[in-house]
Formats: sequence, structure tokens, C-alpha cells
Amino acid sequence: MEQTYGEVNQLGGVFVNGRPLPNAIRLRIVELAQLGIRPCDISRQLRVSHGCVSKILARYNETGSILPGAIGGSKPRVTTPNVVKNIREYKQGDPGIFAWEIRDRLLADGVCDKYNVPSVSSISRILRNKIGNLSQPTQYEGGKQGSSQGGLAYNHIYPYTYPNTMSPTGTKMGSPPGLPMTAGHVSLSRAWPSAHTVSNILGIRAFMDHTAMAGAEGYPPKMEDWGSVNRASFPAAHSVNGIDKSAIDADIKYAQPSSTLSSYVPACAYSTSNQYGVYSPAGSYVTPGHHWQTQSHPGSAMSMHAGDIHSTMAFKHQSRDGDRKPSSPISKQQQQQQQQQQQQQQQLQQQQHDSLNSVHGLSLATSSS
DNA sequence: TTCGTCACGGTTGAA
DNA sequence: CGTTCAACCGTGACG
Repeated sequence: MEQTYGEVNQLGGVFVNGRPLPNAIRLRIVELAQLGIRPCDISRQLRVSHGCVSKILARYNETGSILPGAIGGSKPRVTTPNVVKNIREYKQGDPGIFAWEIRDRLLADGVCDKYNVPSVSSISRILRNKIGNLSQPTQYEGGKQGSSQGGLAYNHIYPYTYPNTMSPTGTKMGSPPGLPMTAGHVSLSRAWPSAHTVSNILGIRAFMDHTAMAGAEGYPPKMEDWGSVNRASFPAAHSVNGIDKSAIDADIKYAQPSSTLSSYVPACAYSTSNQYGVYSPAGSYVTPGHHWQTQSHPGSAMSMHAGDIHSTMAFKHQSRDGDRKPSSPISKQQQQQQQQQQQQQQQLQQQQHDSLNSVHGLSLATSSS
């Protein structure tokens, strides 16, 4: 696992197979596209396969989000706490009820619609695993007299608050409620094209900048890291409504951690994710310190962009330096070492930040103003 | 030459 | 706790 850092694609770019590109890169793809640069050029500039550029841009056009979808796991599609609760109630009310009857009742009562109603087997599983011996299982559901309880615990630990408005009608546009956005980070809004994405963007943008910040430091921390931050600090209180597919995922999986991360993790806390040495497509052409310079101005999303753009521009000037790719996998020890070095780096990076700011030529980067 | 699409090998995380 | 499985990833190739 630790060995998965960095492969080199045909264009000389570094990527990690199976993992998303850093948000900084994703962001840059969109930015460049919006500057009128053709996808093929973006592909070459950023050394990202054109298929990937195409995909990211397509996704952006569709969802307004640059963020990757949620990787891994199973979507808690149907067995929401609400559904479980209702099933439990049905079962309590009629211990002999059949799973298919429960299913029908879920539909009839509007708890679910035809799109998200659990299958009979799912209901059976719920009865078995989450409701357990609340009641005597019928002979047909006999095998399911699972070992009790779990229902409550399930509710408690349920990571999502899925409203039962999971219906497809729901709200492609439904703004993600309750996202603790750091308001005011609208740095990119002007560059963002479609107003229809506003809710997404306002939601995503705000953290996206931060996300990109994280990404700008090289490859973002492994999802586990984000996840831990996320779950540890993020209340599962914001419903996710039925926002369009990846938007949801993005919000859930990425928005939270990133926003949380950025909001309460000081720059130095990024040190472990300061992985330009680990894997950094950006890092491959970004001088160390870019990562940090962005954090020198945590309040300014612009500054982050500046950093990103710097990266791009720097890359363009430096043409080939594949030899500088962070081929060496970073170990945790190394990360710790980096942590130790961070203070020094910060100083250095501050300096570099200043100098780099004077270098970047792209208009979007207006940070240092 | 550009770009959309898809198979592929990979990672991830809930169940 | 280990496994399964379905989600996602980016690359590379094809048309």
C-alpha cells in the first residue's frame, strides 16, 4: 500500500493508480478550461490523460463539482434509519408480517418510493440484523431471528442523515443544508460559469478551495486520514438530500473533511499531508513550499489559487523535470520528519511564497493583493 | 489532431 | 477481524 505512490503516465505526469487526482489539479483543469484552453492542451500542460481531463470537465459541467466521487463503501441507499425505524414499527405492530408486506407498507406509507424501497431480501436482512428478535420471526422469515438489537446503535452510528426525501424528485439543486461552509470564500465564483450550480458551488466552492489547498500540498492525505478527521469532527447532522449523484458524494466524502480540515487544522497540521514528497503531480513541478505558501493565508482562497496557478505556470516554464518526480514513497517516519521540519519549511515557504507570487502570471491568482 | 468512450487494473470502505 | 462487493479512480487505446 505504501508503495502505491506515483506512477508516471505517458505524458510524464505522476498519478496514483486507483486514486483521484489531487484537487489542485482537478481545479486547475477546470480553471484552464474556463480560460478557454482546450482540453487537449490542458492534458498536455498538466500531464493528465485527456480521458481524465474529459471526464473531469464533463463531470464539472454536469454537477458543478470538480471533486471526485465517493470511493469505496456501500451507499446506504435504502436502509436508512427512518426505514429501519418504520420496519421496526411494522414488525412490532404485526410480528407476523412478511417482508414483502413491509415493503408494500413502506411504499404505501410514503416512507420509501419505488426507487429506494428496500428489496424483500434487504428487509429480511434488516429484520434479522437490525431489529433482531424484536418479535418472533415467522416461519418463513425464520432464519432471520438474528441476535437482537443493533437498531439503536445503528441509528447512532449511522453516518448519514438520510432524509426520506431521497426521492429522485429531490433536489438536484437542493443546497446542501447545514454544511458548515466558511462563508466568504467565493474567490472563484466569478470564474464559475453556470449559476445553476450555485448551490453546489457555494457549497463546494467554499471548501473546495480548501480542498484544493490540501491538494496543493501534493497528494491529499489518504482518504482514511480525511475520513478520520471528518468523522471525528463532523456531526452527521447535515442531511444530504437527493442531490445529484457525485455531488452528494462529493459533499459527503470530500466537503466535510476538507472544510473541517481547513477550518480547524492549522497549516502546520497539514504537515503529514505535506506530501509533495509522496505523490504530487503538482509537486512534481512545484517547488516545495508551494504547499505551505497557500496556508500562509488561510483566509484567502485566492492565495490558494495563486499557489495552484503558480504550480501550473511553474510547470510550464520548467518543462520537463520528470526526474524530480517524487518517486520515493514516503513513510510515516518521513512524514514525521517532515513535521519536524515544518517550522523551517514554513519560514522558507513564506519566502518562496513571496517570490513565487511575483512570478505567477495568471490573472486568477490575485492573492497577494 | 481532438475528443468521447470504455476496458482495465487499481483503491476504498460499508456491509 | 477478514472478506466481499460495488462504488470510484486515471490511464491508455480505440474510433
